[in-house]
Amino acid sequence: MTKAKAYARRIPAVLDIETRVTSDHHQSLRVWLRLLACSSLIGNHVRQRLQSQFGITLPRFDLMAQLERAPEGLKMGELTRRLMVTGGNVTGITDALEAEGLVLRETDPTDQRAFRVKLTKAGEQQFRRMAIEHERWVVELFEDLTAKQKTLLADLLKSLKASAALRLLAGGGPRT
Amino acid sequence: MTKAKAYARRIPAVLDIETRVTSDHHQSLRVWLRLLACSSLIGNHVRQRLQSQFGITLPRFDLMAQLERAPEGLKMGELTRRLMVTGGNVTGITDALEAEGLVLRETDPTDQRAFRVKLTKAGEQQFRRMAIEHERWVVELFEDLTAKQKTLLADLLKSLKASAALRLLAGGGPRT
DNA sequence: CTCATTTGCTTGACATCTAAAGTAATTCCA
DNA sequence: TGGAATTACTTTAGATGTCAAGCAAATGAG
Repeated sequence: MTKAKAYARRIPAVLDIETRVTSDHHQSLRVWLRLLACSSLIGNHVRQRLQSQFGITLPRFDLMAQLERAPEGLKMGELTRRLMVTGGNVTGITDALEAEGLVLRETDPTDQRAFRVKLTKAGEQQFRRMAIEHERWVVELFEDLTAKQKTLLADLLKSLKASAALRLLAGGGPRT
Repeated sequence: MTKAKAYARRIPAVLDIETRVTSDHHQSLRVWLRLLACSSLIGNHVRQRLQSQFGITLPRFDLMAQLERAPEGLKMGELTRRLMVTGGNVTGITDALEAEGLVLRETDPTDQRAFRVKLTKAGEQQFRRMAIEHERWVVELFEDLTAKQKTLLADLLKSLKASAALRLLAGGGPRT
C-alpha cells in the first residue's frame, strides 16, 4: 500500500510504514515456511513410495545416490558434507547398507583412517531400478510448473543457497 | 533448442528431442535437490542456534509456534496436519513440552477423545523471546535476496505446493 | 625425531520420526 | 437403540538424527 492510499483511507502514514517494514521482515519467514512445507511434502511422498515399492528408506537411497555418481567411491567425510548430516549418522547408514550388501568400505591406500565407500554391483543394479521410479515421482509432483517456472525456481534457490551459505561461514562453520 | 537449430548444427533432430526430454526430466530433479539443500541448510542452522541459545529443539519450537497463533488451542490432529509429521510424533513432543511446563492438554468439552493443546503463560513468554531471535536468523540468511526475488520465490513455492498437493490427493492420501 | 595437535571415523546417550497396532470415544445407520 | 465403522490419540519397534566424547592415524612445529 502506498502512502497516498493510506492517507486516502485515513490510516496514518506512520502505521503504513511500520506495516511495510514488519511485512518485509515477515517475508523471509513466510518464504522459509513455504520452502519447508514443499520440502516436507515432497520428501514425505518420496519416502513413502521408496518404502512401499522398494522397501528402502530415504536416507539409504540418498546415500546410494551420492555413490552412484562417484564410481571411485567417496570418503565418509565427503558423504557427511554432501548429505548435510553429521558423521555419526553417516556411519550408521553405511553400516546398514553394508550389512545389506549394497555398499562396501574399502580402506584408503593413502590414509589408514579413511575409507572409500562404493556401491557394490548389487547396489548399482538396485539403485538404477529405483532411480528411474524416483525421478518419475518427482517429475510428477512438479507437473503443474512450466519449464520457465522451474528454471526460475532453480535460479532463485541457487541464490538463496549462496546467501545462506555465506552467513553460515561467518557464524556457524561446517559440521563434523 | 528448435528442430531447425538442431539441423543447422548438424545434430539429428531425434537426438535433440531426446536431449530436451531428458533435460526436462532432470530439471525437476535438480530443482528438488536444490530445494532440499536450502531446506537442510537453513533448518540445520536454525536448529543449532535454538539449541545453543535457548536449549530447545527445533521440533519443540515448531510446535510452540503453531500454538502461539491459536490462543484457543489446537487438537493433536490439527498439529499433526500443520507440522506434517505423524501423530505418534506429535504425542511425544507434546509430552516433552508438557513435562517442561510449556504447554498443557485441556480435555475438549465436546469430545472426550480429543485435547486442546495450549501454550502455558511460561510457554508464551519463552516463545516470544525465542521468536524474535528466530526471525532475525532467518532474515539474515535471506539477506542477499531482494524483496522482489523473495516475492517471486514465495509465489513459485506456492505453485509447487499446490502442484504437489494435487498429485498426492490422487495417490497417497493424507497421513494419520 | 618427538610429541602436541589435527583429522577421520566410530560410539553412546538421547531426541525425533515413521509405520502399524492398540484403546477408547463418537458417529453412522439399519 | 445397538452394534459396526470411524475418529482421536497413544504405544511400540525400529530407523534416523544430533551432539559430544573417544580412538587411532596423520601432521607439523620444535
